[in-house]
Amino acid sequence: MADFLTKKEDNYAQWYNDLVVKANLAENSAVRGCMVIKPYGYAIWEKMQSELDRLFKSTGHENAYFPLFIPKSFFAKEAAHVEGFAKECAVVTHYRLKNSEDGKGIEVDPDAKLEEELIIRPTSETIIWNTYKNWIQSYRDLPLLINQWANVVRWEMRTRLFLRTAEFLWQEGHTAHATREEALAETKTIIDLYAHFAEDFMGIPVLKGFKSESERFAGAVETWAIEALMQDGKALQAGTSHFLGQNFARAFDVQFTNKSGKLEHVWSTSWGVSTRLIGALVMAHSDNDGLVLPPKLAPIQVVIVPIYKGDSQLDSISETALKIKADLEKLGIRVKYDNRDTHKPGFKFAEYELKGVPVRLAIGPRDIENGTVELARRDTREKETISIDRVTDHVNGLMSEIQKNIYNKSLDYREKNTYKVDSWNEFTDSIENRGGFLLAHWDGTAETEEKIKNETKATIRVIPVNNEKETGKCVYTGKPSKQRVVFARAY
RNA sequence: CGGGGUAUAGCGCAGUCCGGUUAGCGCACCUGCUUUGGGAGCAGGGGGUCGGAGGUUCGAAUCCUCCUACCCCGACCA
Repeated sequence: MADFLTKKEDNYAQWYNDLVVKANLAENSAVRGCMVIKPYGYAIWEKMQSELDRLFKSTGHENAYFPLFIPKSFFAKEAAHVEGFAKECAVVTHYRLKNSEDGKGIEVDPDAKLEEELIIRPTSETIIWNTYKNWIQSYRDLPLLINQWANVVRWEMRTRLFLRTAEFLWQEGHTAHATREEALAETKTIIDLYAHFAEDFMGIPVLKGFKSESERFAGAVETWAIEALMQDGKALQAGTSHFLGQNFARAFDVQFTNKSGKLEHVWSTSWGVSTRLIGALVMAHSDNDGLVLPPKLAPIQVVIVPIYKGDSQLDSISETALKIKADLEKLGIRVKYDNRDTHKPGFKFAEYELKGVPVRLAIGPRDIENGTVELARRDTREKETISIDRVTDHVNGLMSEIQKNIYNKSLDYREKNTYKVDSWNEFTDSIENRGGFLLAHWDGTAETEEKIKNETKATIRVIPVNNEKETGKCVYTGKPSKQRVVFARAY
């Protein structure tokens, strides 16, 4: 496990400075709680985006884009929704600046006050449902399956790089359906899609289940979530899919004529994942030498580093390296040949390890002579020398092997850090001393959940579905319980 | 918004208590030579309105007042 995640003195800022800056991931801007995502970090996000986008499209969704600004009045229409977001909204009140009277600097022009304030979207349900009202008339217009890639702003009291920034990038899906069943099925389709993405692309095993009422999305009837366990024993909500019932349809009066000619409110869902996933990727797999990226999301999957003295050596090494690069690229593998003469090989080795590049090939005069290359894996830190004619096949096989190994390592960690606890002593001891997921019985009441949260900072991450039903006694109150739920401290 | 802390070069810091030459150090950066199979060595060099605004003083990074930003702990949260 990476020291930077656990050492007290190595707080998040330290982690950010030592790893993220060097790894070229991000840099804080002066804007409160916002982040600049540097090119390498953004390249990881772009890989996530393109894979998710492909998955959305394969399940019948289309992309669209809605405005950043939401009139304040839209917000007031759904009571639970405004309750959930009112405290964290950025509000636009004016549209113009002017030079100050005293000639020093610039000020907001009081004459340019907006009649109605605009809210910078913290999520787009309201403006989208206001738009859907005009798009949906008949059952023939349904289902409406739309996704948007956008930025949103939530004025959080406390921010944390990648995991909770004031502005973040995400995708938000908003769908409309003719029936309750269809909307429920959509919610499930998406949470399954997210779980598949987390596990098969990010290499992070996730628990899938419902949120308890108090953890539910503002305005949702039911919230599905996937929860991942980070290397420091804390849980991270990695994605959510909400069944909204007819709440937004009623609030925005979105009705359609069904086959028998009757007016009905539509059923809806919304779902999203954000740049938080970059944080999840970093915190789930990194070690003391930096990032460890799963091949499927690594912007660079293979880096080739030449080791040489003088131009003539470089020329012959380059010839071999470029041949290998071309062969690998034919297989769809993303390869970088780093022939910069401004840095020494050792420097490059360390740099690409920090960046989490899954496979490194080093080629020197010795290799040219022997017809070999040195191959190093980022995930296991193993090095081996193999003959040049085997490189393409071997590396190709390694892509899936490393992908699998990273997932297995993560899964193994989660299993070792998931505990069944049956007494309050065990519960508090476990949460205090080792973290992880706690499977415990709960009496199903919000009061108990609240008390447990206040005493231990642990919350119910998910109420698992389709798991073995086992009756028992609430770990806190001793009242009867139908099944275990998952508790953890969370980010 | 409450409690605690910090602000000095791109990054990390010393100097502040006890005011006094030209504000230092490490990394990074630039130049030259030697190097190149695990973050190179030596020599030389550049870079600072000491977070901002007032004040005290012959003199302020240092003392006083106000402001701002950031970090940590809480409440909030993808």
